[in-house]
Amino acid sequence: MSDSVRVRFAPSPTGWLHIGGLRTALYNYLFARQHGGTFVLRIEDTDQSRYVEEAEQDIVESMRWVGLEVDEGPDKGGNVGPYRQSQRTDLYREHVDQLLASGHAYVAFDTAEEIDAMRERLKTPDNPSPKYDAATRMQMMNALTLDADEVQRRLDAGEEYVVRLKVEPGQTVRFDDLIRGPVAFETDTVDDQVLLKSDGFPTYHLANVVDDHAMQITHVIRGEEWLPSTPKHVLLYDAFGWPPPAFAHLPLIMSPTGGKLSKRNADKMRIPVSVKDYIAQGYEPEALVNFLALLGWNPGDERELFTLSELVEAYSIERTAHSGAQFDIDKLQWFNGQYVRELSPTEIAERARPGVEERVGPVDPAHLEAVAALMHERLTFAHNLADAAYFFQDPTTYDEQGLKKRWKDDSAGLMRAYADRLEADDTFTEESTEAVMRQLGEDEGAGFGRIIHPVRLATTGTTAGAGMFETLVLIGREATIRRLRRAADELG
RNA sequence: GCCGCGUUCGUCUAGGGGUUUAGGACGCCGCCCUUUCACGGCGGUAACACGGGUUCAAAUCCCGUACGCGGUACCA
Repeated sequence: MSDSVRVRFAPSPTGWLHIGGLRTALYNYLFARQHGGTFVLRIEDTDQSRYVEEAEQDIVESMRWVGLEVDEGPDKGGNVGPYRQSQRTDLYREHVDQLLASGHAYVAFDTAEEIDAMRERLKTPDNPSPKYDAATRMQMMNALTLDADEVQRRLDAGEEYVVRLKVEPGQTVRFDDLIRGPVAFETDTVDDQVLLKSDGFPTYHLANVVDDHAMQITHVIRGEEWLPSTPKHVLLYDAFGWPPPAFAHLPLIMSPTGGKLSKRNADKMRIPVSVKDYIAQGYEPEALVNFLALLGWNPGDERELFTLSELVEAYSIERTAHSGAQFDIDKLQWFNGQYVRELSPTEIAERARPGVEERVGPVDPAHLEAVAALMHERLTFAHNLADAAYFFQDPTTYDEQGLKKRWKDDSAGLMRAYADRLEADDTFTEESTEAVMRQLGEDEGAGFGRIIHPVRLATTGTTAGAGMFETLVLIGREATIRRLRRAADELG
């Protein structure tokens, strides 16, 4: 039991859950589920200055929206809680003391300004950002340079301090990344990372390691931006005498132009970055999950439509890509269309109603459903139904290109004639409306296209849409006749 | 600068020594279906970063270069 898989998604509540964060959560979830393991949510709220009140709830809601069910977490409980780091500060303090006692860490009194000054002073073209490390720490104010009495005196006086990891130079830290294979770092390139900040809160590195151990996490699956920090974490596990978990570093999601998918450049390309924006824009959660899963992973065969449970089945962390993937909104929308097509008319109507009613006022549910059924195949988003407002109200404008191409000198006359004949058609079915139109064409010696295209323009204002006669039936006899005559009058 | 990780069609990717005229998907283009537009079907366009090496044989292995990304905080 103790060796069963446990993974965690550990976001920082600093804003709306990012699309990249959701993908990290997804991969963790898939890994947990396919190993019959446990998926933990842990809130890493150790940065007081960046804390955003609503963020945690947004994380929970976003994950719920796509169906990533958490086994343990702040709103779920579990027996290794609490699941918010701000509620675990005593634990970190204890562990810091342990490291201090064992000589793996030391107290430092330097202020931010003093550290900046040191970096400024030691800066050379070859070394533009000197580290606080074995090479420089002996020039600073810390327990390694001050004598014990002085350190105690400062502590007693309540002077601010941080606790730093004492990184021994000249060593090589190695670990096997599940995705990338063996990775090695020289400790000479690792600085004496701050573990405990002067406000008493731990840094990410300390809290993360302590919690992953305390929560018995077996696999750390996270974004590639953490790869350079991993040697610090491995060093910490060593210092505590704990076996490190397995690590897997996921490739990053990048902007379509390369580079980071930041809020700013994503907005410019109309790519939502927050999960809440995907919800607001009417994306189907299944489509987002499917798209995200395939952005950096593939099953090895040519399938590409996967439900969440199919992904659990098919996923394998070894098949995860090694390089960053550019976000392709077109492909996401293609997925969305795929899933919208699987929706029932009732479901489409449900999703589209708010947008439709905002545009045309209250609509009859049965009518809306009939429209949904008819337009089904043509939708990328369920709410695209609102674009076909002509099912609910007379068109107010006519497509200009369409008029130019299809509206001829005889159109008005034909529209009036068709309207007149429809008056006499009591059944008004797909069959009858078509038969009437064909008869009209024969009698007037006009080609079918000469009539049907202007009719579409007159009744819908557009040149595109579902079958003409199905559309007419849904629009209704009275409205059809009214629209035909009005168009004839207005367009001449 | 330094450290790390990468590099196959425009994009997501398959392929990991001979099975490859390098496969699929999105996008784009064309045709079919349809007197509309989609959907669907069929077809087309388009890629192994570069240079060395290893080998009978390299997109595949090794080295270097270039380029990209990440990191280089008392942020995560």
